[in-house]
Amino acid sequence: MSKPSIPKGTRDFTPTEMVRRNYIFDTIRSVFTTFGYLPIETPAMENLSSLLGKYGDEGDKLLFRVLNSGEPFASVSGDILRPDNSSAITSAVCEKGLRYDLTVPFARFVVQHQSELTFPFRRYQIQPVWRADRPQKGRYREFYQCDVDVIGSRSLLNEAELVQIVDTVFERLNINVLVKINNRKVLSGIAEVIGEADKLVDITVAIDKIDKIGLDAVKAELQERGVSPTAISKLEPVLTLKGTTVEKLAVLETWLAPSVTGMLGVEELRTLFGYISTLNIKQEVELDLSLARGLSYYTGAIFEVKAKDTEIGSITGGGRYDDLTGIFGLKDMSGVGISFGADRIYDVMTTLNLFPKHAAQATRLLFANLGEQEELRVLPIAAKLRQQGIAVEIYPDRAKLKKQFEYADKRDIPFIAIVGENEMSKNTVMLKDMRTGEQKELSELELLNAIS
RNA sequence: GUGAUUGUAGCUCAGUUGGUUAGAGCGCUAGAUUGUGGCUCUAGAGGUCGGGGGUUCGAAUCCCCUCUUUCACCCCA
Repeated sequence: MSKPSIPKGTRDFTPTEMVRRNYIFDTIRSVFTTFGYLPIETPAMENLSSLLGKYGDEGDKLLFRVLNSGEPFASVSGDILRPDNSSAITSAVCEKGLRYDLTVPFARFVVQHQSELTFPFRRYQIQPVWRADRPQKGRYREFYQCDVDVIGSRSLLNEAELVQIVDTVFERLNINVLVKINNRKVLSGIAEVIGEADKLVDITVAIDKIDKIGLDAVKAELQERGVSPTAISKLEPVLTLKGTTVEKLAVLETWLAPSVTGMLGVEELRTLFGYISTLNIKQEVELDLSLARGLSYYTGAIFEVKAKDTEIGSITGGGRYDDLTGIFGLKDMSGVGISFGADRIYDVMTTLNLFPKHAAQATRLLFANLGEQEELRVLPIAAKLRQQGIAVEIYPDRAKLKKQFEYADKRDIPFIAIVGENEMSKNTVMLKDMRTGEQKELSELELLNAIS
C-alpha cells in the first residue's frame, strides 16, 4: 500500500483527542504549580554517553539512536563494519539518542545548571520520551511523561508531598487509584537477611510479579535465578505478610533487625506513613513489599499507582534516588520524583468514560456567508464578539446554506447567525439555536446576550 | 529480543472447496428542498484485496519473504 504512514508505535492526535489530552496535561500542571514546582524543558536528543548505562542492559537496548550527521561512516575503519558487529558500529556512528525518560535528563540538567539553581530545586517537566519497545496494550514508542522532582533535600516531607500530588491529580481526573509504596532499603535488607544480598536485582524482579503470577511461580523464578532454597523459604513469610501498614512495619522491624539498611528503610516508611496519615488522602495508599520497580537508580521510597477499575498497568511511578547526579559529577544530591504517564491515563479515562462530554466543543457561533456585501457587514460584528471572549467563526466560502449548516452541525457549533439582504436592510442578525432549532431576529446588542 | 495474530472502499466488516465485472452498512458527493442542519427518498463517486515474489489455464483465497496491526512474554508509563 502506498498510503502515507507513521512509524510503528507512534500516533497522530485528532482535535478531539488533543482537547482531552490537554485536559489531562492542564490538570496535572495546575496541581504541580500549586505545590511550587517550576517548569523546565530539555532537548529530545541527549548525548548517548548521558543515557547509556542508566537504565540497565534492557534499557540500553531500548534507546533510539540518532545517526551522526554529515558522513557518519567516513571515519569508521573497514574491519569494524561486519554484520555481527552492530554494537561497535552504532557506537562509532551514533553519538546522540532520544531521551528514554525525563529523570536522567533532569539529573544532567541539574549538574549543568547547578550554579544558577536554588536548592532544594523543584521542577516539573511534561515532554515526550521514546523507547524502542515492541508496542502493545498501553505501550507506545513515543509517549508523554509528566515528571515532578525535588532535588537537594533528603526530607521525607517530599515523599509525602508527592503522595498528596498523586491524590489530588487523580481526584480531579475522577480516577480511583491504588497508591503502592515500598522502600528499596527494605528490599536490600530483605535480601541481606535471607543471605542473598548480591541477588537483590533478581529478587526484586521476581517478587514484583507476585500479583500477576502468584507465590508459587515467584518461588520457581527465584530458584531459576539462583536464589537458594533456604533463602526462598526464609523469604516466604515476608511475601505473604498481611495486615495494616502499622502491623506490617512491626513485623518487618523484628524480621529485619540484623540489617542496618533494612531498619533504616522501615524507619523511613514509618515516618512517611506518619505524614500521610495527617494529610486526609482520599485514594487508597498501601505498603506493598512486593513492589520493586525496575529502574536501578532508586535507593529509598518507591511508588507505583494503578487504576483500580481497569487493567492498564501502572499509570504513575517514581521514587527516591540518592545519587543520580553522581554519574554526572555532582555528589550528595538526593532527589525524589514521580512520573505521570499521560497516555495511559488517557487510556484509562477512555475505557472508563471519564472525559467531560462537551470538552471538544470550541466555537460558539458561526456566521453564515451569503456574499460579498454580507461578509463586509459580518466581519466587524464577529470581531466585537471575539473581543468579548466568544469563540466565533465566519464561514469562509460563499457556499450553499445547506452546506454551511451541515458544517455547523458536524462541528457541534451551538449557534449560527445569518446576515443576508433582509437583515442588512433592517440592521439585524438572524440567530438560530442549532440544538432547539429556534430562530430569532436580533439587534447586534441582543445577539451578544443571546449567545454568551 | 521471543512467541502468536491482523491487513479487502474514508470507517466497520462480508467474500462459500482457488473460477468471469470483489460486495454490504455507515460515511462522502449531487439532487428532491435556488435563505436553513439533524429524518426520509433518489442517483453517483470511491478498491492493481498491505507490498514483493512464487504455484496455477486462472489467486482476495494456496506457498515464501517483507511491512503493518493487535496481543502475551521480557521490561515498563
